[in-house]
Amino acid sequence: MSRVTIKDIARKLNVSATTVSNALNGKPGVGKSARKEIQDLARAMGYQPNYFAKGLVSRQSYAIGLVITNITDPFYPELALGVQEKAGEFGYSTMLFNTNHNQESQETIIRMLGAKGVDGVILSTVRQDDPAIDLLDEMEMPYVLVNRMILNPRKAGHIDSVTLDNYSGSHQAATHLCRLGHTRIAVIAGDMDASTAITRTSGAVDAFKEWGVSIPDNWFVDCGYTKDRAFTAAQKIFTCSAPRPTAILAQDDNMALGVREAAYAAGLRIPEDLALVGFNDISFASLIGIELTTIRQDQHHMGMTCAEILIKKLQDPKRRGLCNNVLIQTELVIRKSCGFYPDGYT
Amino acid sequence: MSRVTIKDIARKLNVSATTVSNALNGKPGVGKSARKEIQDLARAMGYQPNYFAKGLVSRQSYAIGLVITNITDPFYPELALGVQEKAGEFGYSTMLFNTNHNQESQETIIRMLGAKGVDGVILSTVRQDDPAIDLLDEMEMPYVLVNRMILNPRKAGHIDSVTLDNYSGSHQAATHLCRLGHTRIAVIAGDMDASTAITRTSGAVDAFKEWGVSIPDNWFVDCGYTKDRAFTAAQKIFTCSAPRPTAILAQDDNMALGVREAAYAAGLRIPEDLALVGFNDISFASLIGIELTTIRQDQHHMGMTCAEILIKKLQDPKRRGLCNNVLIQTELVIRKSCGFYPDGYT
DNA sequence: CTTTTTTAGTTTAACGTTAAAGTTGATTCT
DNA sequence: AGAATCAACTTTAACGTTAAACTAAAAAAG
Repeated sequence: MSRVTIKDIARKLNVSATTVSNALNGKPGVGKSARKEIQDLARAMGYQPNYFAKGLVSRQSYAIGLVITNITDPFYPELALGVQEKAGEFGYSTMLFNTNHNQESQETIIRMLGAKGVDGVILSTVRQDDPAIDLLDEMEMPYVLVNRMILNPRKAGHIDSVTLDNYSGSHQAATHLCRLGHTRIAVIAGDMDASTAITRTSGAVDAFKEWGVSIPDNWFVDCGYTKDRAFTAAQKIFTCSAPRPTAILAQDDNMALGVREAAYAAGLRIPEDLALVGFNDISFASLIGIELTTIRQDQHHMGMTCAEILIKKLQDPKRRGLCNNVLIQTELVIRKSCGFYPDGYT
Repeated sequence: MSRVTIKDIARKLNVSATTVSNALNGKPGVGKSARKEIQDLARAMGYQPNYFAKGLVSRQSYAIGLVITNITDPFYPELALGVQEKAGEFGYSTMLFNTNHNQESQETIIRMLGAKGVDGVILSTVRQDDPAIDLLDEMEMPYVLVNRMILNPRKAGHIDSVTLDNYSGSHQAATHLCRLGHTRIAVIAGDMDASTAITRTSGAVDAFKEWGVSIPDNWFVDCGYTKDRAFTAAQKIFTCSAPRPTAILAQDDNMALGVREAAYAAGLRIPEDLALVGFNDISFASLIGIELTTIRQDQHHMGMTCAEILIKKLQDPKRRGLCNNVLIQTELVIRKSCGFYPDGYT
C-alpha cells in the first residue's frame, strides 16, 4: 500500500521534500512550472500521503467517532448514515461503535477512540450524569450529544446536543388520543433516566392536563426502550387493570410493536379495542397490517446536523465557546392504529 | 488528548525511551523492578500510546474497513454488528462506509480506506467483475467478500468469501411452494449480476425441475434488490398475466414486502389468493400481520465469520496463500404467508 | 546602481514510537 | 583466571510529513 513517498518524488525531480509537500498542499513558495511538474508526477506515481505521518505532525485524524447503543435498533441506521454522509462531505470518516447499553464498554470505547486519535465524538443516548461525559471532558475531546440532552442546567450550558422536540412530539401524540375521545390512556415510557423519556412524559402529562384526563399511577410504566419489555408491561396492564385502558401511548415504535403483540395475544383488536400510538416512525410502521400512528422524526437530518456541528467546531476554534442545542421538529403521522383516518387516507 | 509520551515517562525515571517502550510492550531486556516501576508510572500518568507514531513505524492501523451499500437496508445492521464485535475481540476497530450502490463512490471509498491505512477490507455486495476487486488487488490490500462471491473460476480460487448457501436456501423455498401444490410460481429475482441472485435463481429452477413445474420466461423478473422495484414488478405481473401466478418467490424480504403491498393493492389476499416466500428473515418478517415465510440466515454469524477470516489472515502471513469460501447454512422459516402452518404454529 | 523586498527554493528539526546495533557490568563456563 | 555469555540497559536512526528557519538569486524601489 501507498509505497510512494514525498521523498521518492523529491528525488526524481531533484527538489527537496518540503517543496514537494508545499506543491501538493497548495502552499506558496513553489514556482508555477515546478508545482505542475510535481503534481503531475505525484499523480503518475500514484502518490498517497501517509495518514500516520500526517496525523503525527498535524495531530488531526480527520476521523470522528459515533457511539451508539446498537446499530440493529432501527432507530440508528438512518442516523448513522446521516452522520457519515455529512462527515464525508467535510472529508472526515466515521468510526461506529456499539455500547450495547453497557456503561463499562462505553467508557472503554471512548478511551479507545481517544487512543485512535479521533478528532471528536458524537455520543448518542447518554444518561443524565453519564460518566462518559466527564470522561470526554477530562480527555478534552470535543463532542456532541445526539438523541439525548443533559437537563441539569449547570452542565447543559456548554454541552452541544441535537435532539428531537420530544416535548411537543409527545404532546401531539397525547393530544391526538384525547381528541379522539380517549380518557383511559396508559403510557409505556422508555427509560426514565433518559432525557427523551423524561421530556416525552412531560409533554404527554401536560396534554392530559389540558384535556382534563387523569391517569392512575400504575398506567405510567417506566420500562426501558425495548420491544420485549414493552410486551411484558402491556401484558401486565391488560391482565391487571379493570377497566382496561382504551389507548396506549408508547414512547417508541419498537415498544409499540411489543404492545401490539401483547394486545393481539390478549385478544384485543387494534384499533377497535385499543388505540396505539408510537414514536419515531421507523420504516416498518407504515406496512399494511401495521399502520402505526406515530411521531415522525428525521433521523437522517439529525445525523447530518450533529456531524455538522461537531466538525465546524473542530475546524473553527472560535466556535469552541458556543453551545448549540438543536431541537428537531416532529410530525404526527396518522395511520390506522388509532382508528381515525384523515381524508384521503384509506 | 494523550499528551503524556514515552519520553515523559523516561525522563521522570531516568531511563531511555526504548526501555520504557520495551517495558510497556512486554519485551525482554528490562529488569523486573524497573518494569514494574515504569508500568505503574505509565498508568498513574495516564499514558496512552500515540496511534499515529505507532502506525508510522509498524505500518499497522488495527483498523479494518467495512464497505456496504447502505446501512439502512435491514440486511446490514446485524452483519455490521457481527463484524465489529469480532474485530473488537481482536483489538481491531471498524470503519463503516456506504456506497449507495454507486460504483464510483465505492472506488473512492476504497482508495480512502487505503489512504487511511486500514489493514484490510470487508467488501459486501460486489458485482461479478467488479472493478473494486481489481483495485484492491492492485493496492495489495487484503480483503474478504461477504454476501457475494466471485463465480468466475479463474478468479474465485484466491478470493475469500463468506456467503449464504443461497442455492440450497432458494431450493428449500421453491420446494416448499411446490410441495404445497403450487404450479404457477413467479420469481422476483434480485439483480442478476449478483452472485446471490444467480445462485438463488438456479436453486429455484432446479427445484422446479424436480417437481415438474415449468414457468414462463416473463415470470422471472430481474428487478434489483429493492422494495419499490419489487412492487412495480409484482404489479406488472398481477395486471398482465392471466392466469395469475398463485405463488411468488421473492429473493429478498424487502422485495417480498414490496410484493405484499402490490398484492394488497391489487385486492389479493395473502395467503388465500397468493402464497409469498421471502429470503433473509429480517426482524419485521415475524410481526403479526406480516408473518412472512422466509429463509433465515444468520447475518451476525456471517459478520463474525468474515471478520475472523480477514483478521487471522492479517495476523498470520502463512494464511495469505489459503483461500476460504465459507457457506453459511440457511433455514426455512414457515409462517403464514404460504397458508401452511406446521404443528404448534397458529 | 545600490538597497530592499520578493520568490523559490533548501536545510534542519520535530512529531512519538520502535528496531537495530552498541555498551556496560555481572555471571557462568572451563 | 580469562573467555564467553547474558541481562539490562543506551544510543542512533528510521518511519513520512511538515513547520520554522535559513539562503540565494531575481525583481522592485529609491
